[in-house]
Amino acid sequence: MSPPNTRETIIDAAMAIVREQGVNKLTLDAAAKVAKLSKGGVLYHFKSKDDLIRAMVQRMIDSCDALHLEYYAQEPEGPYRWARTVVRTAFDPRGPSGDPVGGALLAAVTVNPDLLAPIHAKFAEWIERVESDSPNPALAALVCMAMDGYVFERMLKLPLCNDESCERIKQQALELLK
Amino acid sequence: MSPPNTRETIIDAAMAIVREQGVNKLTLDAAAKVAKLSKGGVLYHFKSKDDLIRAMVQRMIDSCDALHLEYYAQEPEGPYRWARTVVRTAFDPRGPSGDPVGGALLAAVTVNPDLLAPIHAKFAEWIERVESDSPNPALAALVCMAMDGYVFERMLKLPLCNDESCERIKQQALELLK
DNA sequence: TTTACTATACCGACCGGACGGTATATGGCA
DNA sequence: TGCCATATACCGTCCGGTCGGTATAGTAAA
Repeated sequence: MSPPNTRETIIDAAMAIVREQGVNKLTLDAAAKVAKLSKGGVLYHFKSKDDLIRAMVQRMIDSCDALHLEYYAQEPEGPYRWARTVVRTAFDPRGPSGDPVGGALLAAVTVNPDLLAPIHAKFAEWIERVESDSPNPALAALVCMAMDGYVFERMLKLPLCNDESCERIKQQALELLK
Repeated sequence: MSPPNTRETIIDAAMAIVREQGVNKLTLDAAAKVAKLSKGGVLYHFKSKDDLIRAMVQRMIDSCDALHLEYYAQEPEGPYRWARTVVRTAFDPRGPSGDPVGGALLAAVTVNPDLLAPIHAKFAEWIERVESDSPNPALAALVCMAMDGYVFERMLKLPLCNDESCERIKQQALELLK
């Protein structure tokens, strides 16, 4: 786990700050301190705060894409294969709801909504993909919407279900997609 | 629609700013300008920015509660009555996904996550209520989660379905709750 | 004259970003 | 091998602007 390049370390730090202290605590200084270097050092790797957040968003997208591929491969063929993949990705701790990622959305929307543009594009792509193999697109869309709700609730630390209850919801979602 | 008291006008202004310009543009000055008074005027009515956001959150809660009551009365008796109420509320333009409300969440979470406390409490209440009349709590929870996803996607201006597609999703949700 | 409300002026803190400088590593070249 | 040149990575400091909040003076109605 030795960080070969500092860039990733800084992104990690920024994510951690958003997650543990809230978006408003994400400053270049704070990120620098957590990543154990100076603000100047951070600005060497990212030419602006927007740039840093762009990188956070990109990492989130890449992470989701990777999980999608991984789960899609495991998922049996048939209708709703992509929708089921989305469900499994959403509940994966490495995914958008998990610790590492997730805060990127919050950071982007608060600092500069334009930074969401890559997400918008990806989202459209994912939606299209899900609908492409869903006999009932409305049902698939509803389930995917619920996955967004899950991410959302984690972001806001809303009192969502305990682990066991979440597992039941996940199973329920998969049940609907058979 | 004559504003009887200035407080409501200021809250309206704050909501509008979050919605139209983004959270980071919500400053006391900006809110004052939109509400057509001075910053001093705003601080007369709200002793701090946190106080203003608390009021925004409270309005959102009240609005949702009111809609819940309204739709619950209209909804036929039987299982999943509360879950169906949540669905109708979520899609109501006066509700959390609509123009007036919604941005309150964003404002709270970015400025000071503690301001979400009232939401947490309300949320727990709503969840409990939904589960109380749902034969399959996991299904009801899933659908409610999707409603949160809907709100979330609107907040982030994600490329969600067009009106007609959303209507189908709404009908799909109600279909599952029969 | 008190109350309710508004406007102006200002302070202090914070933050993003710019900049000059520094240490190390690498590489050509004589 | 010794010497200079350059690139990479990073530090510390400073500046300009913004924003929340305070203090205070003013005004209009009751």
